[in-house]
Formats: sequence, C-alpha cells, structure tokens
Amino acid sequence: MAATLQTIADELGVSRSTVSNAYSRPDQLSPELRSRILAAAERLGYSGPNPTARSLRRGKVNAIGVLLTDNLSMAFTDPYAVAYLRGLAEAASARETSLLLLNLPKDEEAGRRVVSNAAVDAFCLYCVPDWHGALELIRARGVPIVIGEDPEAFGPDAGYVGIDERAAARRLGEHIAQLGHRDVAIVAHWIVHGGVTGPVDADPDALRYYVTGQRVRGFRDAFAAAGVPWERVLLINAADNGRDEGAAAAAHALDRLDRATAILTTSDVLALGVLDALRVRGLRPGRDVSVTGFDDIPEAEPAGLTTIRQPSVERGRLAGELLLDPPEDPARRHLTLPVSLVVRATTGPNHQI
Amino acid sequence: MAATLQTIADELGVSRSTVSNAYSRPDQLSPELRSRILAAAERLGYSGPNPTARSLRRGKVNAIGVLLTDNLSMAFTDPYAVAYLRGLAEAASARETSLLLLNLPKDEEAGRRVVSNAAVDAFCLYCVPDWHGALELIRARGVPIVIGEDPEAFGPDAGYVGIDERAAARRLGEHIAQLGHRDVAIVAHWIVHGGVTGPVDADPDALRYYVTGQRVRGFRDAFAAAGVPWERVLLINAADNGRDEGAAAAAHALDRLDRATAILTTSDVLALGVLDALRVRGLRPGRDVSVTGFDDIPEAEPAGLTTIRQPSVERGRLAGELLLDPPEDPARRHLTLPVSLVVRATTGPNHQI
DNA sequence: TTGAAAGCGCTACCAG
DNA sequence: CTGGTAGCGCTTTCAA
Repeated sequence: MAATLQTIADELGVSRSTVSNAYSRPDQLSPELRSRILAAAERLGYSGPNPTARSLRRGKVNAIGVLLTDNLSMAFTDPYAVAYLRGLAEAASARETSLLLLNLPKDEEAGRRVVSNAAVDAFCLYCVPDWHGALELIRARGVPIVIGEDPEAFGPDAGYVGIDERAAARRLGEHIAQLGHRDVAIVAHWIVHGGVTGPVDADPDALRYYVTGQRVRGFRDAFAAAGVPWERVLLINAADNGRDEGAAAAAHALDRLDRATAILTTSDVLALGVLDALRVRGLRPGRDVSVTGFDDIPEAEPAGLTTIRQPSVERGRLAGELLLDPPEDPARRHLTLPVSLVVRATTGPNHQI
Repeated sequence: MAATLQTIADELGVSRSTVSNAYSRPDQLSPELRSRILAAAERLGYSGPNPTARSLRRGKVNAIGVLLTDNLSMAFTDPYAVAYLRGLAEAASARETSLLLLNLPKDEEAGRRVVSNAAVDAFCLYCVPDWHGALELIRARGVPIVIGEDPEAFGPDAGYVGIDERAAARRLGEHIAQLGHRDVAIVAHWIVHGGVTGPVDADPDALRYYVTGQRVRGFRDAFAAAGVPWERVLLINAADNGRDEGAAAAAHALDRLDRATAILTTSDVLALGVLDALRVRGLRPGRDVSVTGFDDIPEAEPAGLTTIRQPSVERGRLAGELLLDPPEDPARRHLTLPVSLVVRATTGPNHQI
C-alpha cells in the first residue's frame, strides 16, 4: 500500500525508470528482469503505478466526464438518456476509457467545485441546463467538448452530435394539424426551470432551455403554417421529464370544457404520462385525444405512440468517438443526425370538427 | 490552457502558495488579494487548479470506481442494476463524489490495465464475475471496497451490502413446491460462464458465479425438503441476464413431452423472457406453467410476476455510504438486508397432478 | 498574512 | 538494455 516504484527499485537495486518500464514499456527491458520486478512487486504488495501520478505525468486520464443534471436518477431512469449513455460507454470502453459521471448540483458554487475537481480528458454535455455557470468553467478547461443540444452554445470548437430539433418538432406539428386538430396543448419540460407543473404563459422565443425551446418553436412553426393561431395553443410546463409529470400536466388540458383534441409533448416519457391521464378518464388515444411523443424510446412502440424517432445509442457513440478521435476538419465535428416521423395509433383525425 | 498556478503567481508577483490558497483556503488571505488573483486567473484563462495534480498531492480523487461486467450496456439496461447505481450515485453525489464507471473487459490483461489506471478512492463491485484476475489487483490497491455478492470474497476488510441469496431462493422454491410442482426447470445466468443458452449438467455446489450458485442451491434446498429429487430438476444456462436469453432458455423446458410445470429463474429479466416464451406457445402463466423471478423490478408488477423483492436503490445507497464514511466497527460494514416473497399471478397450483 | 521549500509518484528523454 | 535527471502542477508545513 505504501509501496511505490521506488520501493521496488530499491529492493532490486535497479532504477525507477526500469521498474516503470516493466509496467509501461515491457519491450524496453529483458523479460527476465521484468519478471523479477513483477515478482518483487507482488511480494511487496505493490499494485502497479499510481494512476493519479501516472495521469499527472502523462497529461491524460483516460476518462470522459459526463455531466448530468441535478437529478442524477434521470441518467439511470430516462430511457432515452440510458440509450445515449450506452452508446457513449461503448465508444469509450473500446478505447479503454472510462466514464466519470458528474452530478451537477443546482447550487452554482457546488457545481463549479464538481467540475473543477473532475479529472477528465474531455467532457460530454448532455441534457444539462445550458445556463449553468459551471459550463463556463468547462469551456475554460480547454479540453474537448461534445454537446448534444444547442450547437452554437460552445462555439465552433466544441463538437456537436444532435438533430434538427425544430424541424423535427415541426413535422409532428404538421401531422397533428393535417389531422384537423385546432385545440392543441403542448406539454414540455423546463419551459420554466424550477417551476411547477401547470399552464404557463411563455414566449416561445424566450425559452431558456434549448431543446424545449426549439421543439416548442417547431410546433409553433407548424401551426402557424396551418393557420392555427398560437393564442389557441395551451402551453403546459412539466416540472421534470417524468411520466407522472406528464400525467399531471395533461390534467390541465383535459379537465376543462374546451378540452384539447391533441396533446403534443417534448418527450415520449411525458407522452406516456399523458396516455396514463387519458386512460384514467376513459378517453381513447388517437380517437378522443391525439398524443405525440418525442424520441421513440422502446416503450413507445407497445404504447402505439406517434413520435419522432431519433438515433439514441448512435448519438452517444458518435459523441464518444468525436471526443476520443477528434477529426481535424472542424466541419466534421458537427454532426446533425436524421430523424423520422413514426405514426402509430395515438394520433388520428379530429372528430370534433 | 497552458496556464498554471505559477503563471498567475508570476503575473501578480505573489507566491504559488498564495494563489493555491485563493482557491483552496480562501480564509488564508485577504479578500482583496483573493479577488485580484481570481481576476488575473480569469484574464489569463486559468480555470483553477489542475484536478489531477491536486489529487496526487492530496491523495484523494473524489471518485468511486464502479466495476461493471464486460457487457457495459447491462449497467444501463438491467432495471435492477439501474436502481442499484442510482442509489450509489445518490450517496456519492451527496458527498461531492463522482462515479467512475469501469468496464471490465473479458480479456484479463486489458482488465488489469483498466483497473490499474482507475484513479479512485474506493471500489464498488457489483455483479462482477468473481473469478476475474483483475479483482486481485483491486484488493492490492488497498482502497476501501464494497461488494454486493459473496461476503467472504474479499475478507472481512471489505464492506458488504447484500441479501441472504440462498435463503431468498429457498423461499421461492418452497412456494413452488407447496403448489405441488414436481417437474421443475431452473433458468439461471452464468451457470457456465462463456457458455451458450441451454440445458447444462452442473453440480450446484461447484458453480463459480456466487449469486447464481447461492440461488440455485437455495432452490435445491427447498426441493430437497419437499422430497423432490434433484435429478428431476432441469438446469438451463442463460448465456446472459437478458430477456431474450430467458425466452430462449425457457424453450428448452417447454418444447418437450415432459414439459416443466414450473420454471424458476434467477432474475426478473429472465422471468419476463420466460413469460414471453409462454405467450408465444399459448401457455398461461400461473395456470399451465408457473414462473418465478428474482429482484422485483418495476416491470414485475404489471407482469404479475411472483418474485423476491429486494431493496435495490437502498443497496446502492448503503454501499456508497459504507465506502465514503466507513464505520469503525468492522461488524457494521457487513450489511445483510431483508427480502420478501411477493406472490402474484404467475404462480399457481400444479394442475397436472 | 505571505512565501520558500519539499515533495506527492511517476514517466520520458537522453546518455551510457 | 539500463539508469540519471528533470520535471508534470499542486498543497502544505513552517518560518518570516
């Protein structure tokens, strides 16, 4: 435990470099000497070069920092996040690199501490509130960054693997509009950060959280083109990206006289919650009320959810590759992936026309 | 980026210690000087002390290493693992500690490399093949360890948070035996590591993977007590702990003349696969064939699965606490948590008697 | 309150 | 093939 390279070197009367070579560059010494060194190490309880010292010296840690929201559980619970992380982990482990999961606390000061203490070679930012002060620190670190959201947020140096959020949402909106829906509600998370679940009056152009902002604007684009006045659209904030929040949010659109005939959400998880809310009220999805999701998580298909399919594992994998083998050409560090509209049973024509 | 403590010190004509203090011990210098230092840092693009160097000096990294099997996806896919990790992550982040996810490759040499390069203050071993050579290295590291499986594997120094696997399995076996089942199959993963999915002839006392070994022995205990000869029990290996493997394994018990009337599994995930296999064949769970799981993951309830409920998030949380605030008393570092038998619809009396 | 000195444990260069 | 030297960037006594 207290054993170091030096211990072994002294024991055998060789130099530290030689012991170091025994571990890091086996071809630099005779196999015979090497095995004597390894044997001595074994005997003295030396478990190999100290990783921290080695990292300091080499200037490389073999770890990617993954910033997760405040709500750490999400990384392990949200199906989309899970798929993304899986892709990232695959890319990383193929290069013998580990993932350092960093929980970004709400408190700015603590967040900065977490970020500055993180020994990593690169950062992957995924689903992080993009106004958090700790992000500035990350940029200052000067290590490679890949983001999955606002492609502009970190300038051209940062890698980006994402989708055209706005265009994708627009396709959902067009689908709904074409089905004749005019009484529409949108359930979106983090319209208001730190807010409660319920209707909000917010200007789509002023939403802080990039992903939600773009998707809401995409919906608006579609309705504007279809001649549905934006004032008619009910905007409901979900305090979190959870199924329960989806159900709670939906209640605000369903329990009123001018009930919405279509509810668009910013994620499949929220949409599943909306479907729960319909079921409780005896309403039929796709018939009484149309519902759309976003992501196409595995649960979407059995639920018959109409949604946008986006590559999830792939997105994580590409992010990892960008981080570990950054292409020279900056243009190749900005990847916008294709999505597709998947129409299933939860959307149908508006029968109340 | 190339800026170091020294850069700032030189710029301001103060010593390195003072700059260091500005970051690590603000009370050691005048607020005025401190803010001058911080301003200079900002100006020179210095993003604070290098985490690696700091860790080396302090001898502390603020990270827990989590060893995951070869199959990294599992950590993000298996519902039980997800819950466990969530608990662990919660405990860690409450202490501003991060999780370093380490993928343990099948290849021994690569595995040792991954472990020795991991800069962590502690290791949490969860669902790791307990014969892997890299484990020896971990012990040699001399850092705190918590394991979730074989309480003896690492000696009394290692922490342990687990359940009485054998007794828990025995309760499932007794339940099945009491229902009159005599033609029984057991679907277990890693009976044979690296093996294929299918029937195996294995001595329960000789299984290498601890958890599976204990659970299979628990089943045997129950049947022995009920007078069901062990030779009558069909043992089926699942190559992995996956739903598909569960279905594939079940086929071997179902597609034969002397079809099993009960199938016990070592995890809910496998059991869900078994239920899939029943459905495909038009067999009714709990009526034509009884099925049991293990863990009580969220999906178990909607599936009506009879299973053993064990605390999952709790287990992870306790592991984290043990690692970060180890109790003086070694006895308090070995925690055996209670479980309960949850009887649902997938088990019922044997109608073929 | 500030600063000088002494490493933390290792690796990489270069000369032998 | 081997070993001396020179740091990697930081923190922490201890003395001023």
